[in-house]
Amino acid sequence: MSRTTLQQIALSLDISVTTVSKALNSYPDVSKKTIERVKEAAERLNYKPNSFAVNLRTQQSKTIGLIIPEIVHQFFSNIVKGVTDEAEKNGYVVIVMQTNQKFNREKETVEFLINKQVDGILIALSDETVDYEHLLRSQNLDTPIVMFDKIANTVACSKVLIDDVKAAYEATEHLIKTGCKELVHFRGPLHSQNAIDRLEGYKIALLDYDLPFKEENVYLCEEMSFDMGREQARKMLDENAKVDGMFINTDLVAVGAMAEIKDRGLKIPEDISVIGFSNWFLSSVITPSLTTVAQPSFSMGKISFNMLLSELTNKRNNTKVTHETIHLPTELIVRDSTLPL
Amino acid sequence: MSRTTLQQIALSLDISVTTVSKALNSYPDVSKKTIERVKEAAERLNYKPNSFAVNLRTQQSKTIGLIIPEIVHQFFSNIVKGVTDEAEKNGYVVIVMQTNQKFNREKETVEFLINKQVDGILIALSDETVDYEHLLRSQNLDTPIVMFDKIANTVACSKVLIDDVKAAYEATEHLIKTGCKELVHFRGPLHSQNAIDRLEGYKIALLDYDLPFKEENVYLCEEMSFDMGREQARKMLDENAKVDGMFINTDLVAVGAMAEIKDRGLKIPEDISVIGFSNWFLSSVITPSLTTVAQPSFSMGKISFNMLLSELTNKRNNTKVTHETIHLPTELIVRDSTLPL
DNA sequence: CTGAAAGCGCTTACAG
DNA sequence: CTGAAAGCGCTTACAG
Repeated sequence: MSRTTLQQIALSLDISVTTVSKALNSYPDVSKKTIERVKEAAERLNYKPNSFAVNLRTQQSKTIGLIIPEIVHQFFSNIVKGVTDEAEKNGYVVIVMQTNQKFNREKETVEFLINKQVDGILIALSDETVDYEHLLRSQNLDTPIVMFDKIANTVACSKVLIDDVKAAYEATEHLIKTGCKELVHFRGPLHSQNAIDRLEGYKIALLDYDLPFKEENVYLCEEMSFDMGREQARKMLDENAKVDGMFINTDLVAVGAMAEIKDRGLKIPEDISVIGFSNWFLSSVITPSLTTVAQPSFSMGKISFNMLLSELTNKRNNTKVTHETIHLPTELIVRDSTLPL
Repeated sequence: MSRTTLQQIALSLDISVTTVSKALNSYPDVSKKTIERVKEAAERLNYKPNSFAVNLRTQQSKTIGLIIPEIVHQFFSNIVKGVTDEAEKNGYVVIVMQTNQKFNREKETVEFLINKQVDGILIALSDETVDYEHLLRSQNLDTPIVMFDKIANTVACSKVLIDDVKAAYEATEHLIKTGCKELVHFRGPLHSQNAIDRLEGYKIALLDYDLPFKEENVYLCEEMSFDMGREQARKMLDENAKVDGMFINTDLVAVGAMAEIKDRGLKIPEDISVIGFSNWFLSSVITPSLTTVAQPSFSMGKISFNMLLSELTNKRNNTKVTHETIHLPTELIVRDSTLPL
């Protein structure tokens, strides 16, 4: 069974391919009657446009690329879901690619998508990325970029993110208000803007509440893993016996830290309060359940797609393309790993 | 900046487009020297083939569709990772689509991918699917299908799965060997082949160990969720006070059931032993940690892609296409939710 | 309102 | 070894 072509419809109705094409696309200069006949025939013959030919002719693919660090991660898989849902509604296809947090893979991936002639790219940067040449190249080649979650401040493009400083501030403030005095922060990778901003929020909160900021109370987690959380908690517990509150970048790391704390026979939250970040499903079912910061993922995906779409539309209509930055709201979810207010 | 075309390379070297094309594809009837010159020029001009044109000409897209019930699920996101990793190595692009376990969406999705002219489709069926018309249609239109994990026995195609009967048997057997007498099974949806086979394994194990199979000890979970697990556990605890062992289809459901059991003041595993299925990360960090069945996901994705790829290759070479069914090994991971042997 | 013709960028059967 | 030509299936500027 081979596909029906415009040619075949034209033949069957004894009119030209041109007219068939115009009729199917409802051009105004085709008679109502012809449009009707053509559409009926197309239906009957189960005609589906050959997208390769359409792409080649129109020079657009109705395909976008989505680049994320890692799909096996609830936050990002939710992003994927938001993006693909929205894309589908608008007749777009999404190619999902992962960098595994490697800068080199990120460069290759962008290159690959450009070669595949996607109409635009949605990207959350890898934590290693400090050079943005590949993104500028994409923009120069007329493939617009929208960044979400893991962004670079210096690249001129639309961005969708949360207010990490504010979210971290609120988490730290909650620890302080529930009585914690010696606050530790487990920070994320050095180049991650999220990590930088969350550390900043932690600092500002300490300052506002007249608590000293101590460099040695900030622990670096190069990767967001259970093991890393456990390891740094081990180090922390060996070094500082006074810690009574922890604000930890990412729930997964927090869960690792909690395991170590519990293994040492310390009580959460009585001895040490813990707040995570992301509100993974995980955090609601571990013992004790984890107080954390919920961040929108599904809607971040949807909104990111729509920003890219409007940019593509404007480009096609030669309307001026402007860049926007949207901050989505976060929420502190209070559970059992922190003391009552 | 617009893209370099074959035309431009030809012009710059004063040879024909034909020769350029052949040279780039290393046809044997082009001189070494020409090949060299052409490749050098292509490199210099940063030539990238226009994939739309190539697709249109060669009638293949080097794109496959991947259909899964739900991406926000560790098992499936791992599958996606396995598939995309392997696809990329082979120059293929993957379009990921979700059915959200809806049969109608599954039909639409298959239709969509056929229209997009993917070379083949990888699919895990929705739990609602009982009619396979859409899959046969895809095969008739020359778009091969490979099924994984959630399959239909009656469709003739290659399949990649685990031996659910055996895996369930081993889990149930472990409960029996650790001393459980009154065994309950939480089964999955009625039409899910996985669920059917796991129930079967549970039954056979009971039989082999001379324990009675009781219809009322099988609880139906229409969906695999935390809430469903809690709800059915509630029902079970109200109805049957003697239960001392549970084999639960899917970790997530098991975690919900455990929450209910703990809320009732019962001890796991002292009062009731629990075994889940899937080995989510989650199971290793809850309290008590959950004994479960590990099933390969990443490698299932890789293998599924490779089976589809070889089918596509055979098709192109007019080699006979044969269907295979591959069973991947599972492993019982013993943790703290079951008694020692 | 309809249609002949050009062309998007490639590949390949064929001729020389 | 090289190249002229046809053609994949569509869209669109142009003529009538």
